[in-house]
Amino acid sequence: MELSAIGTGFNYALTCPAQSYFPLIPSASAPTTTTRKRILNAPPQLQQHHFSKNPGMNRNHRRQVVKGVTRSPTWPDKLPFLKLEGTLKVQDLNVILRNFGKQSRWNDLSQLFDWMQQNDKISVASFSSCIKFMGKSLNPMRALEIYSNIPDEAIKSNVFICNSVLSCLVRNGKFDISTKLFHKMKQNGLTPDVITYSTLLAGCIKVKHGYSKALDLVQELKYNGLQMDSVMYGTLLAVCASNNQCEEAESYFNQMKDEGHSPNIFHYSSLLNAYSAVGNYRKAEELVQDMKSLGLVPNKVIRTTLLKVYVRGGLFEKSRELLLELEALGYAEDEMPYCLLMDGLAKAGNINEARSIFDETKEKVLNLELCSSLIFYLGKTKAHPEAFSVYTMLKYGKRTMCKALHEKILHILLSGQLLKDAYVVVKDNTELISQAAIKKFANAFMKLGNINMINDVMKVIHGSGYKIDQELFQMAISRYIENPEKKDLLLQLLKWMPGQGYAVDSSTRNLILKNSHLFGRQLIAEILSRQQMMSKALKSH
DNA sequence: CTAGGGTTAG
Repeated sequence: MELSAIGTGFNYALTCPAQSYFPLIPSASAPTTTTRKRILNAPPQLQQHHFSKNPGMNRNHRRQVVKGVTRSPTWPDKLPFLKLEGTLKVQDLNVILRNFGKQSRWNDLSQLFDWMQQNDKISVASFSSCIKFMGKSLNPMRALEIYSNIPDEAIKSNVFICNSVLSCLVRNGKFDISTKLFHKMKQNGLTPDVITYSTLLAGCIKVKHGYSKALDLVQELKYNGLQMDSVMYGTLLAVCASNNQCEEAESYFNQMKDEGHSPNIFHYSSLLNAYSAVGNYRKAEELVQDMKSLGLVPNKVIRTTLLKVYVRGGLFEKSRELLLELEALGYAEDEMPYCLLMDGLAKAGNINEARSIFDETKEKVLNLELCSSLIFYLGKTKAHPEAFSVYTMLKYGKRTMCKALHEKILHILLSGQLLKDAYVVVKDNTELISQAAIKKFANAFMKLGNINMINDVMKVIHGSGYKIDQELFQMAISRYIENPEKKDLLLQLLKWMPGQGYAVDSSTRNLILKNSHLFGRQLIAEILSRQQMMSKALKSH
């Protein structure tokens, strides 16, 4: 997405009518630029009443019509009628617009908005609502387009509209674009308010160097004579927590209280989260106490975060106690707390304890999500056989497994060098496993797998459509040369190759010839010449 | 009428 596109829209929109993607009434002509300018330039109170040509239309009746249009499956049919009758005011249409948005009816919303634009039934609120919902429907491009097609500079600098555009960008991970647009908006006359800054601040949570960017915004806000509010503090705390600014989080928390804002559960949660990064359990406990004393009840997130603090701090006794508490409260229905604890234990080198957590967990909750997660954690904690046992448990439980799980377990088995199990997984799921994973498996198997199964592996991976490369053949053949008692297997492999279109390359052939006394010179020579003939025959075609 | 936030976890 290019910011320059936004710039061109400023001028473009002055000469071209706004585009409509779903023209509802082909005959309806787009409003002239001058009409639209007049309307959009009108002071807010005028905009509200501009269209009420039938001011006598009773409020209840309008409310009914709004309901009817919202509910009607063929609602666009009613629009021409509504226009002629002047039944609905702009604010009524805005209500419908918001209803569509609330119900995630993005197409309906888009159609209605286009119609409103074409029929001059539009206000600042229509724009800000519409843009907001474009952000929710993950369509920031469309929002930007709507914004850039606004013909009037004054409307374009309206703080509600600007805030909704910026929010839409931030929400969709376009922080950089939102920052650039913000500067442009200011140049074009926007006077930002607390909400503008708060919106941008939220973008700092998931962004690189978010903390320093957040500080810049806060500084600018203060320079403009604005004051931080409770929402902004909450966002700022979240920024601190996600940027490991523990002390700063603490100081903002106190500052916020000093300024008379009382923290809610989210403020506490963010600060606690900041503590968890450093495993400062004393402060964390103190904070939870403080929270309780204000009458706030620690919820699932608070308790789980506290668990994280204990785990990070290596306090496994306390962790286990808290886990029991979480269970008792019904806060442990997902695998997260177990995984947290297992993970911490494993990192601390306490694998046995981690395994016992796993065993307990297995007894309590057994769902796909959990198993998948457990497999992941067990793999990570080098408990590869346990990971595989969860996998087989799932498989024989006749559960529908997600495709990715097979490949996931394959990687785990490979890193645990459980090659025989890996072979079974590949064999049973060839079509679900990527070429890259097959290659990784094949290489590992040729290097260290059971020599008696090398040929079977070759056949299986070939059968899966994988093109076996020379490196792999060389690895296999080297294994056989190191183990001359397996000469039958070598001969079998060499005989199998030409039938599938494979032939050894010259370096491998030399390797075999050099060691041919181990396998029978005559036989080897015959097989190799057959391979060469095949290979030549293939090339000549 | 309309615009802003947030917590755990790969």
